[in-house]
Amino acid sequence: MTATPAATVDMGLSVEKMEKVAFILKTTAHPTRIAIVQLLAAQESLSVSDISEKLNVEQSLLSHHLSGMKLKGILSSTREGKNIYYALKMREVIDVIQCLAACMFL
Amino acid sequence: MTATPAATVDMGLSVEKMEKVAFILKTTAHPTRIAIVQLLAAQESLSVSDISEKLNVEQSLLSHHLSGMKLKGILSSTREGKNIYYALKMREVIDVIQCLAACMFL
DNA sequence: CAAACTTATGAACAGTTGTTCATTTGTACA
DNA sequence: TGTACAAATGAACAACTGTTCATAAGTTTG
Repeated sequence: MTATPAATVDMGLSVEKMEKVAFILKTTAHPTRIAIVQLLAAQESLSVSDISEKLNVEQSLLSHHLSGMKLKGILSSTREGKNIYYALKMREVIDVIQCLAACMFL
Repeated sequence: MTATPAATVDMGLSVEKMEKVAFILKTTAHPTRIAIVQLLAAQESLSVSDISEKLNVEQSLLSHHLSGMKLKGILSSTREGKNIYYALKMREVIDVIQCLAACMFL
C-alpha cells in the first residue's frame, strides 16, 4: 500500500476500522479456515487430528493453517499429552461469520 | 485446493455457503476496496475520478480494483460522456461490511 | 481533425498464499 | 531405550495479488 486513503469515509467506518475489518476478512477468507472457525465455535477445543478428520484436510496443510491463524491471534493452542488442542481466541470471528452467513441470503 | 472438506459442518453453514462467504471475503478484503464499497453504499453511483479523489488513490490502481470488482460481480458500471460511473451491484456486500463493523467491537 | 480529458489495459515485478513433501520435534509407553 | 503416534517446520513451487508505469482507447470540444 502506498497511497493513503482519506482519513474517514462517508459512513461510520474509520480507516483503522476498515483495516481491522480487512484483516479479519483476509485471515478468514478461505473455506478451510472458515470451516475451522465453525468447528471451534461449536466445540470449544479440538485436536489437530480431530479437525483433520472432520474436515478431511491433510495433517501438514492443516497445521500450516492452524499455526497461521494462531500467529494472527485468532486461535490459541495447548498441548495435552500427544495432542495439541486448538481453540478460538478471537471470538469476534464467530460473530463475523455468523453475521455474514445470515445477511448474505435475504 | 485439493482435499475436499466434509459436505457439512456442525453449524448451519454448508460448504457452498462457506465458499460464497469466502468469496465475498476475499474480494472485499482490502482497505481500498472496502472504502469503495462504503462510498458506493452512500452514493448510488460515482465516477472513477470522484472515487479517486475521495479516496486519494491513483487512477490506474483504482481502475484495476474497480474492474476486478466488476468482473466478480460486485460492481456495475455505465459510461456517461467522458466519465464512467460505478455502482454497487451485489448489495449484500454492504450488509456484510456493516455487519462486520458492528459485531466486531462489542 | 487535433487536443484535452477520463478511464482501461498490459507488462513487469515484488510480495504473499496455498499446497506438497520430507523431515523433525515432542510425547507416551512397551 | 526404541518404536509409534501427533503435530510442527522448512524448502520448494505454482498461483495469485497489489502496485507502478507507460500506453491505448473512448469521448468531447475547439
